Amino acid sequence: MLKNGKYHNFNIDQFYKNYLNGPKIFKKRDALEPAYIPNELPHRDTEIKEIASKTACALRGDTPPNFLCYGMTGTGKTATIRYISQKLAQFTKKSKPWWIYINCSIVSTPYRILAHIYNTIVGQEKIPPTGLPKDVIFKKLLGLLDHKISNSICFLVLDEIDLIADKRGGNEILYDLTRLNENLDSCRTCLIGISNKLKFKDSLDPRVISSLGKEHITFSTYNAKELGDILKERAKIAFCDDILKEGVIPLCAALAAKEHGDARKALQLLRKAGEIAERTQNKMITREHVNKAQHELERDHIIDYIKGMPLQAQLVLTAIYLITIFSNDRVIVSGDIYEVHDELTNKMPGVRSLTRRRISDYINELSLAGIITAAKKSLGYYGRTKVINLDIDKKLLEGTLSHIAKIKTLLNYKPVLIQNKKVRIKNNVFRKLS
DNA sequence: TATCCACAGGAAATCAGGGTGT
DNA sequence: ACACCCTGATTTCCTGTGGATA
Repeated sequence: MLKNGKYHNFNIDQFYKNYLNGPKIFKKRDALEPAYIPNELPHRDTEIKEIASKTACALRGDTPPNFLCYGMTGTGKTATIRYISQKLAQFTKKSKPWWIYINCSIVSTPYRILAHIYNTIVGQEKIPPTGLPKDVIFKKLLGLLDHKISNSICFLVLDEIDLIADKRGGNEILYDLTRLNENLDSCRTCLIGISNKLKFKDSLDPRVISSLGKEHITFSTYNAKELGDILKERAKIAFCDDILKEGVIPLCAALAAKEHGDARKALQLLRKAGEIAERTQNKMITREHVNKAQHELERDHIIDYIKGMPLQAQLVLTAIYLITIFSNDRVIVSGDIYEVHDELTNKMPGVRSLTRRRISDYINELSLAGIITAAKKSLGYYGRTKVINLDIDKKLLEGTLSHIAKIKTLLNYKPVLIQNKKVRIKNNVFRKLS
């Protein structure tokens, strides 16, 4: 920007100076991150005890049973397992057990799970991300386990295990993993599955259930008081002294308790509130900051989600957006979305149009993400469809979409579907619906 | 009351892209 | 170059269905 004949850039020196001289909020910000493992896990005693008793035999060189951990998000499943693994290592005299964590939302296919385990043990990317037959890798893995982890135990922790269970070949890989020990000589393995869906067992092969699902631990949700205790502990580590105003922690706890007692959410709120206070140069964190944090977290989550969607999904959402703004709140049905999406793809070289079936899946995904609501509705003689409503702020959506280069140019496009004044059969239906 | 619309949504097949070892 | 591997996205094929209409 040009001002008084001079360029005025952002003054980074001044900014850093102000930051350093400003009030200090955080002592150790990491303590509020999900990855942080505290020395104590408040209110997880029963769960810790159960897992400890299942895994204790590893100290004597025996093989612990495979088991599952259930519980909503933010109930401390992963943290507890990591906590146990640390404690177990402390008490192991000789060869310490191996712990291999696999997050199935990232390592999401059978092949990659095997490759991930192998690569983690050797400590380098020996197995390429694709290309080899699975059984070849399986044999290599068996050899490696016996060779490298002889006379010790390898815990395989499958986080979000439900995500692979219903995939192609998902049950096979789980079955193979549960029976690793039968093919090993000197190494022992123990499989631990973590899931936040209780009914995920339904999609498991009975053979897998018999060896993995017989034993399970259910993590109860935290209530507001328990969340408060967790937050207090972490706040002591994370923040400087006396910067929390009265009522900040109870508010965070109460807000998170509403969301099925999600501790992760509670910690996020507290961290974000701290960041807002810091950003606005406040000396203390107030309840006001927490409320703002709540708002910002929601926004951030939606924005990130939309930006992270595949282009086709973004186009489906754009179609919904365009119909919404150009049509005076006309009822939106799935057929419309399909047609407008088709129009949009025709305007974009290199992007193919999709079938109704595929669009239907995208609509479901958007609905699941809470961006739209989709209600099944029968129109009698005029068929059955889904009535779709945008569930987030139009301005927010517009802002987010306009940051996506390929979509930006489409935001002023008025769909033919709407321009078309021709009376279609559907128009009767719309009268009926509205 | 049988019909028929406009889809829903499951299962399996297909395609393209990024790989492998020989 | 060739045959074959794994994956994710999508298509193809399909059966199912609530309720206004004829």
